[in-house]
Amino acid sequence: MNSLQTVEPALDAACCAPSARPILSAEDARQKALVFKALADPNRLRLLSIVKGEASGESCVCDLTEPLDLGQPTVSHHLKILVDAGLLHREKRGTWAYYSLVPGAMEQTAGLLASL
Amino acid sequence: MNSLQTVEPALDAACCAPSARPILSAEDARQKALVFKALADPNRLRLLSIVKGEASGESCVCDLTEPLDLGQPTVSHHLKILVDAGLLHREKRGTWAYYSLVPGAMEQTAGLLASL
DNA sequence: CAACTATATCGATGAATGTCAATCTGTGTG
DNA sequence: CACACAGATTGACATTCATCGATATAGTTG
Repeated sequence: MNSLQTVEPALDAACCAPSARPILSAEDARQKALVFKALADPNRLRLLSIVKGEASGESCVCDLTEPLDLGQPTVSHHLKILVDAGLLHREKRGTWAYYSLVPGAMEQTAGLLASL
Repeated sequence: MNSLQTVEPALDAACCAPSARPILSAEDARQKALVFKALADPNRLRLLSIVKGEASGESCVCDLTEPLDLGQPTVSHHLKILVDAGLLHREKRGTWAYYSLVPGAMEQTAGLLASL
């Protein structure tokens, strides 16, 4: 479920006024909205902040549960959404799961705004 | 309700691991999430796309209702959310309301991602 | 293998959200 | 002033979502 892949353009009709340029297709809009949906929650933004601020570049779930004051299942749920959106990478080593930023993902997301 | 103003940092506790750097405060996270919430809907992304693509730099509601295949109240509702998020500017001239991108708002939003 | 621990998944629940139909407000026009 | 029109607001409804408790899964250790 890689939401950050590049989506190719498509066409759409224009309206009454003299404007008649191709706008964001419904499908492209849906794809891009998925990434912003993942960012549209305060606790997920804080998760990204913690992972980003980690010197080692990665955090295990045990490090993420306490500072957010959320239950472990809830944190796990948020992490899954961030992974599905292509923003975080998950690597399991032994009993622990380590999360790290996907390189370039934030920059690519910022680029989505410019390409609207 | 200006969600794109600069929010000043705040502190928060650390967890068990050696990491102990200040992370995004709950309040800052809430503020920033508001902007991404506004972007987290396909139809709102398309609205931004249309306004951005307009040669005149602005669009009236009548130009926005048809291409989205949504009712007029729904479009009005989405536009209000974008205005409240600080992304769109609304100007009423006569019977019509014209919407335009707030200069620099998209760039500032992109900057939010870098400053997590 | 049994006990323990870290994490993920499931099911339920209350809150937030997108949409529409109906209505209200304000502006221009006969 | 009466009517028409653009747009906003309201209320209702269905859907999505964030959260939690309970449970399942998988790796570790005795």
